[in-house]
Amino acid sequence: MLDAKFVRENIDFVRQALANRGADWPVERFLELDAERRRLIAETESRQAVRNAASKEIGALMKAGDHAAAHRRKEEVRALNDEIAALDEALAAVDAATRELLLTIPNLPHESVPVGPDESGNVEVRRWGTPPEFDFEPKAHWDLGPELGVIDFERGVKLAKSRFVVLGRDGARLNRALINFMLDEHAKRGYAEWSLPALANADTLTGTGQLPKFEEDLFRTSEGLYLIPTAEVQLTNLHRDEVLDASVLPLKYCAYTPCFREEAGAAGRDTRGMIRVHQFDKVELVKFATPETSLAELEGMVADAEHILQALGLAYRVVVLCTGDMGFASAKTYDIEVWLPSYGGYKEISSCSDCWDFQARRASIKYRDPATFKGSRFVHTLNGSGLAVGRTLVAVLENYQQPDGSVVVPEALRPYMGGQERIVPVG
RNA sequence: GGAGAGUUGGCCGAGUCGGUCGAAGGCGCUCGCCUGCUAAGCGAGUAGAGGGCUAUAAGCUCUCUCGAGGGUUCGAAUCCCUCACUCUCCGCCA
Repeated sequence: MLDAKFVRENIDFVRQALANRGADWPVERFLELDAERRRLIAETESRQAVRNAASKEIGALMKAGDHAAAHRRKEEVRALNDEIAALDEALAAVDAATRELLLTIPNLPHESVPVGPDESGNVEVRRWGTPPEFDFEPKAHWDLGPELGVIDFERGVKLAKSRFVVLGRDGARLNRALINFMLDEHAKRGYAEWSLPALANADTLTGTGQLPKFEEDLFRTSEGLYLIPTAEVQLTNLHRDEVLDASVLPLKYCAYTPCFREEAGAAGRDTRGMIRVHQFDKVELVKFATPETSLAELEGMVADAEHILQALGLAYRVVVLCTGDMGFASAKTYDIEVWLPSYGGYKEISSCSDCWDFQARRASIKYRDPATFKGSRFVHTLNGSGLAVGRTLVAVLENYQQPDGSVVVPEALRPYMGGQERIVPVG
Protein backbone atom coordinates (compact mmCIF):
# COMPACT_ATOMS: atom_id res chain seq x y z
CA MET A 1 0.00 0.00 0.00
CA LEU A 2 1.12 3.51 -0.72
CA ASP A 3 0.47 6.53 1.46
CA ALA A 4 -2.61 8.37 0.18
CA LYS A 5 -0.96 11.71 0.83
CA PHE A 6 2.14 10.66 -1.07
CA VAL A 7 0.08 9.58 -4.06
CA ARG A 8 -1.87 12.84 -4.00
CA GLU A 9 1.23 15.00 -3.82
CA ASN A 10 3.34 13.02 -6.30
CA ILE A 11 0.73 12.12 -8.81
CA ASP A 12 2.93 12.42 -11.90
CA PHE A 13 5.66 10.34 -10.34
CA VAL A 14 3.14 7.66 -9.43
CA ARG A 15 1.66 7.70 -12.93
CA GLN A 16 5.09 7.12 -14.44
CA ALA A 17 5.89 4.31 -11.99
CA LEU A 18 2.62 2.58 -12.80
CA ALA A 19 3.31 2.92 -16.51
CA ASN A 20 6.78 1.41 -16.04
CA ARG A 21 5.20 -1.55 -14.33
CA GLY A 22 2.60 -1.90 -17.02
CA ALA A 23 0.03 -1.59 -14.26
CA ASP A 24 -3.45 -0.27 -14.77
CA TRP A 25 -4.72 1.73 -11.81
CA PRO A 26 -7.48 4.36 -11.78
CA VAL A 27 -5.51 7.43 -10.75
CA GLU A 28 -8.31 9.86 -11.59
CA ARG A 29 -10.85 7.93 -9.57
CA PHE A 30 -8.50 7.96 -6.61
CA LEU A 31 -8.02 11.72 -6.80
CA GLU A 32 -11.78 12.26 -6.88
CA LEU A 33 -12.38 9.97 -3.93
CA ASP A 34 -9.54 11.50 -2.00
CA ALA A 35 -10.82 15.05 -2.50
CA GLU A 36 -14.33 14.02 -1.55
CA ARG A 37 -13.05 12.23 1.49
CA ARG A 38 -11.22 15.27 2.77
CA ARG A 39 -14.19 17.51 2.11
CA LEU A 40 -16.46 15.23 4.14
CA ILE A 41 -13.95 15.01 6.97
CA ALA A 42 -13.77 18.79 7.25
CA GLU A 43 -17.55 19.16 7.23
CA THR A 44 -18.15 16.41 9.74
CA GLU A 45 -15.51 17.58 12.11
CA SER A 46 -16.62 21.19 12.18
CA ARG A 47 -20.11 20.04 13.19
CA GLN A 48 -18.69 17.69 15.77
CA ALA A 49 -16.72 20.55 17.27
CA VAL A 50 -19.95 22.57 17.63
CA ARG A 51 -21.72 19.62 19.21
CA ASN A 52 -18.92 18.96 21.67
CA ALA A 53 -18.92 22.55 22.78
CA ALA A 54 -22.70 22.53 23.20
CA SER A 55 -22.57 19.33 25.22
CA LYS A 56 -20.14 20.86 27.63
CA GLU A 57 -22.42 23.84 27.94
CA ILE A 58 -25.39 21.60 28.70
CA GLY A 59 -23.39 19.89 31.41
CA ALA A 60 -22.65 23.27 32.96
CA LEU A 61 -26.27 24.41 32.71
CA MET A 62 -27.50 21.21 34.34
CA LYS A 63 -25.07 21.67 37.16
CA ALA A 64 -26.24 25.27 37.60
CA GLY A 65 -29.81 24.00 37.73
CA ASP A 66 -31.00 25.84 34.63
CA HIS A 67 -32.90 22.92 33.15
CA ALA A 68 -34.96 25.02 30.73
CA ALA A 69 -31.91 26.46 29.03
CA ALA A 70 -30.30 23.04 28.94
CA HIS A 71 -33.33 21.62 27.27
CA ARG A 72 -33.30 24.28 24.57
CA ARG A 73 -29.66 23.51 23.77
CA LYS A 74 -30.48 19.82 23.57
CA GLU A 75 -33.04 20.45 20.87
CA GLU A 76 -30.52 22.37 18.82
CA VAL A 77 -27.90 19.65 19.08
CA ARG A 78 -30.42 16.98 18.12
CA ALA A 79 -30.85 18.63 14.71
CA LEU A 80 -27.10 18.86 14.31
CA ASN A 81 -26.80 15.16 15.06
CA ASP A 82 -28.95 14.25 12.09
CA GLU A 83 -26.58 16.13 9.81
CA ILE A 84 -23.58 14.47 11.37
CA ALA A 85 -25.10 11.04 10.94
CA ALA A 86 -25.70 11.63 7.25
CA LEU A 87 -22.17 12.94 6.74
CA ASP A 88 -20.75 10.00 8.67
CA GLU A 89 -22.46 7.57 6.44
CA ALA A 90 -21.19 9.27 3.30
CA LEU A 91 -17.69 9.45 4.71
CA ALA A 92 -17.63 5.79 5.65
CA ALA A 93 -18.53 4.83 2.10
CA VAL A 94 -15.89 7.08 0.53
CA ASP A 95 -13.32 5.96 3.05
CA ALA A 96 -13.90 2.30 2.31
CA ALA A 97 -13.73 2.90 -1.43
CA THR A 98 -10.47 4.81 -1.04
CA ARG A 99 -8.86 2.12 1.06
CA GLU A 100 -10.03 -0.57 -1.32
CA LEU A 101 -8.36 1.28 -4.19
CA LEU A 102 -5.16 1.84 -2.26
CA LEU A 103 -4.93 -1.86 -1.45
CA THR A 104 -4.76 -2.65 -5.15
CA ILE A 105 -2.00 -0.25 -6.19
CA PRO A 106 1.31 -2.05 -6.64
CA ASN A 107 4.51 -0.90 -5.03
CA LEU A 108 6.68 1.69 -6.75
CA PRO A 109 9.84 0.26 -8.35
CA HIS A 110 13.07 1.53 -6.87
CA GLU A 111 14.99 3.93 -9.09
CA SER A 112 17.77 1.36 -9.55
CA VAL A 113 15.39 -1.10 -11.19
CA PRO A 114 15.69 -1.35 -14.99
CA VAL A 115 12.59 -0.30 -16.90
CA GLY A 116 11.21 -3.04 -19.09
CA PRO A 117 7.96 -4.55 -20.31
CA ASP A 118 8.28 -8.16 -19.11
CA GLU A 119 10.86 -10.82 -18.32
CA SER A 120 12.71 -9.97 -21.53
CA GLY A 121 13.77 -6.77 -19.78
CA ASN A 122 15.41 -8.51 -16.84
CA VAL A 123 19.13 -7.93 -16.52
CA GLU A 124 21.66 -10.59 -15.61
CA VAL A 125 23.88 -9.44 -12.79
CA ARG A 126 26.34 -12.32 -12.40
CA ARG A 127 26.90 -16.03 -12.90
CA TRP A 128 28.48 -18.58 -10.62
CA GLY A 129 29.76 -22.04 -11.42
CA THR A 130 29.84 -24.01 -14.61
CA PRO A 131 26.92 -26.08 -15.86
CA PRO A 132 27.92 -29.75 -15.86
CA GLU A 133 28.81 -31.36 -19.17
CA PHE A 134 27.63 -34.91 -19.67
CA ASP A 135 29.20 -37.49 -21.94
CA PHE A 136 25.85 -39.25 -22.00
CA GLU A 137 22.30 -38.11 -22.57
CA PRO A 138 21.18 -36.57 -19.25
CA LYS A 139 17.68 -37.30 -18.08
CA ALA A 140 15.09 -34.85 -16.94
CA HIS A 141 13.98 -35.27 -13.33
CA TRP A 142 10.52 -36.41 -14.44
CA ASP A 143 12.19 -39.50 -15.91
CA LEU A 144 15.09 -39.80 -13.50
CA GLY A 145 12.97 -39.39 -10.35
CA PRO A 146 10.52 -42.20 -11.04
CA GLU A 147 13.31 -44.49 -12.26
CA LEU A 148 15.15 -43.96 -8.99
CA GLY A 149 11.93 -44.43 -7.08
CA VAL A 150 12.31 -41.06 -5.38
CA ILE A 151 9.56 -39.09 -7.13
CA ASP A 152 6.09 -40.55 -7.73
CA PHE A 153 3.85 -38.37 -9.87
CA GLU A 154 1.02 -40.87 -10.36
CA ARG A 155 0.50 -41.43 -6.68
CA GLY A 156 0.50 -37.70 -6.03
CA VAL A 157 -2.45 -37.45 -8.36
CA LYS A 158 -4.14 -40.45 -6.75
CA LEU A 159 -3.82 -39.06 -3.24
CA ALA A 160 -4.77 -35.48 -4.06
CA LYS A 161 -4.99 -34.28 -7.64
CA SER A 162 -2.82 -33.27 -10.54
CA ARG A 163 0.22 -31.18 -9.69
CA PHE A 164 0.74 -32.85 -6.35
CA VAL A 165 3.78 -35.09 -5.98
CA VAL A 166 4.93 -37.83 -3.64
CA LEU A 167 8.57 -38.18 -2.64
CA GLY A 168 9.62 -41.64 -1.64
CA ARG A 169 12.54 -43.26 0.12
CA ASP A 170 15.79 -41.43 -0.71
CA GLY A 171 13.74 -38.66 -2.29
CA ALA A 172 11.99 -37.97 1.00
CA ARG A 173 15.29 -38.25 2.78
CA LEU A 174 17.04 -35.91 0.38
CA ASN A 175 14.21 -33.43 0.74
CA ARG A 176 14.52 -33.46 4.52
CA ALA A 177 18.31 -33.22 4.27
CA LEU A 178 17.99 -30.12 2.10
CA ILE A 179 15.63 -28.45 4.55
CA ASN A 180 17.87 -29.12 7.53
CA PHE A 181 20.98 -28.13 5.64
CA MET A 182 19.46 -24.82 4.55
CA LEU A 183 18.13 -23.98 8.01
CA ASP A 184 21.45 -24.76 9.63
CA GLU A 185 23.40 -22.65 7.15
CA HIS A 186 21.07 -19.68 7.60
CA ALA A 187 21.28 -20.02 11.37
CA LYS A 188 25.06 -19.72 11.08
CA ARG A 189 24.48 -16.47 9.20
CA GLY A 190 22.30 -14.98 11.90
CA TYR A 191 18.77 -15.95 10.92
CA ALA A 192 16.50 -16.94 13.80
CA GLU A 193 14.35 -19.96 13.03
CA TRP A 194 10.57 -20.11 13.40
CA SER A 195 7.94 -22.79 13.10
CA LEU A 196 4.66 -21.39 11.83
CA PRO A 197 1.01 -22.14 11.13
CA ALA A 198 0.39 -23.36 7.57
CA LEU A 199 -2.91 -21.49 7.62
CA ALA A 200 -3.35 -17.75 7.83
CA ASN A 201 -6.30 -15.41 8.22
CA ALA A 202 -7.36 -12.67 5.83
CA ASP A 203 -5.73 -9.86 7.84
CA THR A 204 -2.40 -11.64 7.65
CA LEU A 205 -2.63 -12.13 3.90
CA THR A 206 -3.71 -8.53 3.41
CA GLY A 207 -0.66 -7.41 5.37
CA THR A 208 1.79 -8.91 2.91
CA GLY A 209 -0.29 -8.12 -0.19
CA GLN A 210 -1.74 -11.46 -1.32
CA LEU A 211 -5.21 -10.13 -0.53
CA PRO A 212 -7.41 -8.65 -1.74
CA LYS A 213 -6.04 -8.78 -5.27
CA PHE A 214 -4.72 -12.32 -5.61
CA GLU A 215 -7.25 -14.45 -3.78
CA GLU A 216 -7.61 -16.79 -6.75
CA ASP A 217 -4.00 -17.92 -6.24
CA LEU A 218 -4.76 -19.22 -2.75
CA PHE A 219 -6.38 -22.34 -1.31
CA ARG A 220 -9.17 -21.33 1.05
CA THR A 221 -10.73 -23.36 3.85
CA SER A 222 -14.42 -23.47 4.66
CA GLU A 223 -13.71 -21.34 7.74
CA GLY A 224 -12.24 -18.52 5.71
CA LEU A 225 -8.62 -19.30 6.49
CA TYR A 226 -6.07 -19.67 3.71
CA LEU A 227 -3.21 -22.09 3.16
CA ILE A 228 -0.06 -20.02 3.08
CA PRO A 229 1.55 -19.56 -0.35
CA THR A 230 4.89 -18.79 1.31
CA ALA A 231 6.30 -18.43 4.83
CA GLU A 232 6.95 -14.78 3.95
CA VAL A 233 3.33 -14.21 4.90
CA GLN A 234 3.72 -15.56 8.41
CA LEU A 235 7.24 -14.33 9.11
CA THR A 236 6.43 -10.79 8.04
CA ASN A 237 3.13 -10.70 9.92
CA LEU A 238 4.78 -11.87 13.13
CA HIS A 239 5.30 -8.19 13.82
CA ARG A 240 2.04 -6.87 12.43
CA ASP A 241 0.69 -4.01 14.55
CA GLU A 242 3.94 -3.77 16.44
CA VAL A 243 6.46 -1.02 17.04
CA LEU A 244 10.00 -2.36 17.11
CA ASP A 245 12.96 -0.80 18.82
CA ALA A 246 15.60 0.35 16.34
CA SER A 247 18.26 -1.49 18.32
CA VAL A 248 16.86 -4.88 17.25
CA LEU A 249 17.11 -4.06 13.54
CA PRO A 250 17.87 -5.61 11.21
CA LEU A 251 15.85 -8.62 12.32
CA LYS A 252 16.70 -11.76 10.35
CA TYR A 253 14.21 -14.62 10.38
CA CYS A 254 13.96 -17.92 8.59
CA ALA A 255 11.45 -20.75 8.48
CA TYR A 256 10.75 -23.96 6.70
CA THR A 257 7.10 -24.44 5.69
CA PRO A 258 5.12 -26.20 3.05
CA CYS A 259 3.68 -23.70 0.56
CA PHE A 260 0.37 -23.99 -1.25
CA ARG A 261 -0.56 -22.36 -4.51
CA GLU A 262 -3.66 -22.72 -6.56
CA GLU A 263 -1.69 -21.73 -9.68
CA ALA A 264 -4.96 -20.70 -11.27
CA GLY A 265 -3.35 -18.67 -14.00
CA ALA A 266 -0.55 -21.11 -14.73
CA ALA A 267 -2.39 -23.70 -16.80
CA GLY A 268 -0.06 -25.12 -19.41
CA ARG A 269 3.14 -23.74 -17.88
CA ASP A 270 5.81 -26.12 -16.61
CA THR A 271 3.35 -28.98 -16.77
CA ARG A 272 5.99 -31.69 -16.69
CA GLY A 273 7.73 -32.68 -13.51
CA MET A 274 7.67 -30.97 -10.14
CA ILE A 275 8.77 -27.49 -11.09
CA ARG A 276 5.29 -26.03 -10.70
CA VAL A 277 3.06 -27.86 -8.24
CA HIS A 278 0.28 -27.01 -5.80
CA GLN A 279 2.30 -27.89 -2.71
CA PHE A 280 6.02 -27.52 -2.23
CA ASP A 281 8.53 -27.04 0.55
CA LYS A 282 10.48 -23.85 0.97
CA VAL A 283 12.92 -22.33 3.39
CA GLU A 284 12.16 -18.65 3.56
CA LEU A 285 14.22 -15.68 4.68
CA VAL A 286 12.68 -12.45 5.96
CA LYS A 287 14.29 -9.29 7.23
CA PHE A 288 13.02 -6.16 8.94
CA ALA A 289 15.36 -3.25 8.31
CA THR A 290 15.61 0.50 8.53
CA PRO A 291 15.10 2.51 5.33
CA GLU A 292 18.78 3.43 5.39
CA THR A 293 19.99 -0.18 5.23
CA SER A 294 17.30 -2.02 3.36
CA LEU A 295 18.98 -2.06 -0.06
CA ALA A 296 22.22 -3.31 1.47
CA GLU A 297 20.25 -5.93 3.38
CA LEU A 298 18.73 -7.06 0.10
CA GLU A 299 22.19 -7.65 -1.34
CA GLY A 300 23.09 -9.59 1.80
CA MET A 301 19.99 -11.71 1.53
CA VAL A 302 20.76 -12.61 -2.07
CA ALA A 303 24.25 -13.59 -0.97
CA ASP A 304 22.77 -15.78 1.77
CA ALA A 305 20.59 -17.58 -0.77
CA GLU A 306 23.53 -17.89 -3.19
CA HIS A 307 25.60 -19.42 -0.43
CA ILE A 308 23.32 -22.45 -0.36
CA LEU A 309 23.75 -23.04 -4.09
CA GLN A 310 27.49 -22.58 -3.83
CA ALA A 311 27.70 -25.05 -0.98
CA LEU A 312 25.73 -27.53 -3.09
CA GLY A 313 27.95 -26.87 -6.10
CA LEU A 314 25.05 -25.89 -8.36
CA ALA A 315 25.64 -23.40 -11.17
CA TYR A 316 23.37 -20.38 -11.16
CA ARG A 317 22.92 -16.82 -12.27
CA VAL A 318 21.43 -13.77 -10.62
CA VAL A 319 19.10 -11.44 -12.48
CA VAL A 320 17.49 -8.21 -11.42
CA LEU A 321 13.86 -8.09 -12.44
CA CYS A 322 12.76 -5.17 -14.58
CA THR A 323 9.78 -2.95 -13.71
CA GLY A 324 7.39 -5.00 -15.83
CA ASP A 325 8.23 -8.36 -14.25
CA MET A 326 8.30 -7.54 -10.54
CA GLY A 327 5.85 -8.82 -7.98
CA PHE A 328 3.05 -6.67 -6.62
CA ALA A 329 4.64 -5.78 -3.26
CA SER A 330 8.23 -5.43 -4.36
CA ALA A 331 10.33 -2.32 -4.91
CA LYS A 332 13.29 -4.35 -6.14
CA THR A 333 13.70 -8.04 -6.81
CA TYR A 334 16.61 -10.31 -7.62
CA ASP A 335 15.85 -13.78 -8.93
CA ILE A 336 18.39 -16.53 -8.58
CA GLU A 337 18.16 -19.10 -11.34
CA VAL A 338 19.77 -22.52 -11.09
CA TRP A 339 21.07 -24.48 -14.03
CA LEU A 340 18.71 -27.29 -15.02
CA PRO A 341 19.86 -29.71 -17.72
CA SER A 342 16.25 -30.56 -18.57
CA TYR A 343 15.66 -26.90 -19.45
CA GLY A 344 19.00 -26.43 -21.06
CA GLY A 345 19.05 -23.20 -19.16
CA TYR A 346 18.57 -21.43 -15.86
CA LYS A 347 15.33 -21.74 -13.88
CA GLU A 348 14.16 -19.63 -10.94
CA ILE A 349 14.96 -21.18 -7.58
CA SER A 350 14.87 -18.09 -5.38
CA SER A 351 13.34 -14.65 -5.49
CA CYS A 352 14.58 -11.98 -3.10
CA SER A 353 12.61 -8.77 -2.75
CA ASP A 354 12.89 -5.51 -0.92
CA CYS A 355 9.30 -4.46 -0.28
CA TRP A 356 10.34 -1.10 1.08
CA ASP A 357 7.60 0.21 3.41
CA PHE A 358 4.80 -1.22 1.25
CA GLN A 359 4.00 -4.22 3.45
CA ALA A 360 4.90 -2.38 6.64
CA ARG A 361 2.25 0.23 5.89
CA ARG A 362 -0.37 -2.43 5.20
CA ALA A 363 0.54 -4.44 8.27
CA SER A 364 1.48 -1.46 10.45
CA ILE A 365 5.01 -2.53 11.36
CA LYS A 366 6.97 0.41 12.70
CA TYR A 367 10.12 1.17 14.57
CA ARG A 368 11.24 3.74 17.06
CA ASP A 369 14.61 5.40 17.34
CA PRO A 370 14.28 8.26 19.84
CA ALA A 371 17.88 9.35 19.35
CA THR A 372 17.27 9.96 15.64
CA PHE A 373 13.65 10.97 15.17
CA LYS A 374 10.43 11.63 17.03
CA GLY A 375 7.57 9.14 16.95
CA SER A 376 7.71 6.01 14.85
CA ARG A 377 8.36 5.13 11.22
CA PHE A 378 7.54 2.19 9.01
CA VAL A 379 10.24 -0.44 8.76
CA HIS A 380 11.32 -1.93 5.47
CA THR A 381 10.50 -5.59 4.94
CA LEU A 382 12.44 -7.99 2.76
CA ASN A 383 11.87 -11.58 1.85
CA GLY A 384 13.63 -14.23 -0.18
CA SER A 385 13.64 -17.94 -0.78
CA GLY A 386 16.58 -19.67 0.69
CA LEU A 387 15.71 -21.83 -1.23
CA ALA A 388 12.72 -23.47 -2.86
CA VAL A 389 13.36 -27.01 -1.65
CA GLY A 390 11.52 -28.91 -4.38
CA ARG A 391 13.35 -27.14 -7.15
CA THR A 392 16.64 -27.60 -5.32
CA LEU A 393 15.94 -31.32 -5.12
CA VAL A 394 15.28 -31.33 -8.85
CA ALA A 395 18.52 -29.44 -9.46
CA VAL A 396 20.53 -31.89 -7.37
CA LEU A 397 19.05 -34.91 -9.16
CA GLU A 398 19.57 -33.50 -12.63
CA ASN A 399 22.99 -31.96 -12.13
CA TYR A 400 24.50 -34.83 -10.15
CA GLN A 401 23.20 -37.70 -12.27
CA GLN A 402 25.61 -40.39 -13.42
CA PRO A 403 25.78 -42.53 -16.60
CA ASP A 404 24.48 -45.55 -14.68
CA GLY A 405 21.32 -43.72 -13.64
CA SER A 406 22.42 -43.08 -10.09
CA VAL A 407 22.84 -39.70 -8.45
CA VAL A 408 25.81 -38.56 -6.40
CA VAL A 409 24.85 -36.79 -3.16
CA PRO A 410 26.60 -33.40 -2.89
CA GLU A 411 29.18 -33.52 -0.14
CA ALA A 412 27.55 -30.80 1.90
CA LEU A 413 24.41 -32.91 2.19
CA ARG A 414 26.03 -36.18 3.19
CA PRO A 415 26.10 -35.42 6.92
CA TYR A 416 22.34 -34.92 6.62
CA MET A 417 21.94 -38.24 4.78
CA GLY A 418 23.69 -40.43 7.31
CA GLY A 419 26.84 -40.29 5.23
CA GLN A 420 25.09 -41.64 2.13
CA GLU A 421 27.09 -40.80 -0.99
CA ARG A 422 24.85 -42.00 -3.76
CA ILE A 423 21.20 -42.52 -4.63
CA VAL A 424 20.67 -45.67 -6.65
CA PRO A 425 17.53 -47.16 -8.24
CA VAL A 426 15.57 -49.38 -5.88
CA GLY A 427 15.64 -53.06 -6.83
C1' G B 1 -17.65 -28.02 23.36
C1' G B 2 -19.45 -26.29 28.80
C1' A B 3 -18.82 -22.69 33.09
C1' G B 4 -16.58 -18.40 35.11
C1' A B 5 -13.16 -14.02 34.99
C1' G B 6 -10.99 -10.40 32.12
C1' U B 7 -9.50 -6.87 27.66
C1' U B 8 -7.60 1.13 29.64
C1' G B 9 -1.51 4.90 27.06
C1' G B 10 5.78 1.65 26.04
C1' C B 11 4.59 -1.42 30.73
C1' C B 12 1.74 -1.83 35.49
C1' G B 13 -2.67 0.12 37.19
C1' A B 14 -7.07 3.71 38.97
C1' G B 15 -11.51 5.30 36.91
C1' U B 16 -16.88 7.42 42.05
C1' C B 17 -24.42 8.22 40.77
C1' G B 18 -22.70 8.73 32.48
C1' G B 19 -20.61 15.38 31.97
C1' U B 20 -14.23 19.74 32.61
C1' C B 21 -11.23 11.95 31.50
C1' G B 22 -7.35 10.93 26.23
C1' A B 23 -7.73 9.34 31.08
C1' A B 24 -5.10 9.63 38.54
C1' G B 25 -0.82 7.15 40.32
C1' G B 26 3.57 4.22 39.54
C1' C B 27 7.48 2.26 36.34
C1' G B 28 10.18 3.17 32.05
C1' C B 29 12.04 6.78 28.63
C1' U B 30 13.67 12.04 27.02
C1' C B 31 15.49 16.94 28.29
C1' G B 32 17.26 20.29 32.02
C1' C B 33 19.07 21.31 37.11
C1' C B 34 21.71 19.65 41.25
C1' U B 35 25.41 16.47 43.16
C1' G B 36 32.69 14.92 42.66
C1' C B 37 31.73 10.19 41.65
C1' U B 38 28.43 3.58 37.86
C1' A B 39 23.38 6.02 43.04
C1' A B 40 19.99 9.41 44.89
C1' G B 41 17.30 14.13 44.53
C1' C B 42 14.53 18.26 41.92
C1' G B 43 11.79 20.26 37.59
C1' A B 44 9.57 19.63 32.83
C1' G B 45 8.04 16.50 29.01
C1' U B 46 6.36 11.64 27.17
C1' A B 47 -0.05 7.59 22.92
C1' G B 48 -1.68 6.90 17.96
C1' A B 49 -4.35 8.07 13.49
C1' G B 50 -6.63 11.61 10.40
C1' G B 51 -8.25 16.70 8.77
C1' G B 52 -7.41 22.18 8.46
C1' C B 53 -4.08 26.59 8.88
C1' U B 54 0.87 27.77 8.16
C1' A B 55 5.17 25.96 6.21
C1' U B 56 12.88 24.61 4.52
C1' A B 57 11.34 23.91 10.10
C1' A B 58 8.76 24.44 14.24
C1' G B 59 4.09 25.28 15.52
C1' C B 60 -1.27 26.20 16.13
C1' U B 61 -6.14 24.03 15.87
C1' C B 62 -10.02 20.40 15.24
C1' U B 63 -11.84 15.31 15.05
C1' C B 64 -11.54 10.19 16.20
C1' U B 65 -9.54 6.14 19.17
C1' C B 66 -9.98 3.26 26.60
C1' G B 67 -10.38 -5.14 22.49
C1' A B 68 -13.91 -4.67 17.71
C1' G B 69 -18.76 -3.37 15.94
C1' G B 70 -23.60 -1.51 17.02
C1' G B 71 -27.32 0.88 20.44
C1' U B 72 -29.25 4.50 24.33
C1' U B 73 -28.04 9.92 25.27
C1' C B 74 -27.26 16.79 24.17
C1' G B 75 -22.92 13.97 26.12
C1' A B 76 -20.21 7.04 27.36
C1' A B 77 -13.82 4.30 29.29
C1' U B 78 -18.28 4.49 32.41
C1' C B 79 -25.24 1.88 30.71
C1' C B 80 -27.27 -2.07 26.92
C1' C B 81 -26.45 -5.75 22.76
C1' U B 82 -23.32 -8.70 19.42
C1' C B 83 -18.57 -10.52 18.27
C1' A B 84 -13.24 -11.48 18.90
C1' C B 85 -9.32 -12.59 21.96
C1' U B 86 -6.88 -13.90 26.79
C1' C B 87 -6.88 -16.53 31.49
C1' U B 88 -8.88 -20.38 35.02
C1' C B 89 -11.72 -24.93 35.73
C1' C B 90 -14.25 -29.13 33.23
C1' G B 91 -14.80 -32.20 28.83
C1' C B 92 -12.34 -34.16 24.36
C1' C B 93 -7.89 -35.27 21.92
C1' A B 94 -2.43 -36.10 18.81
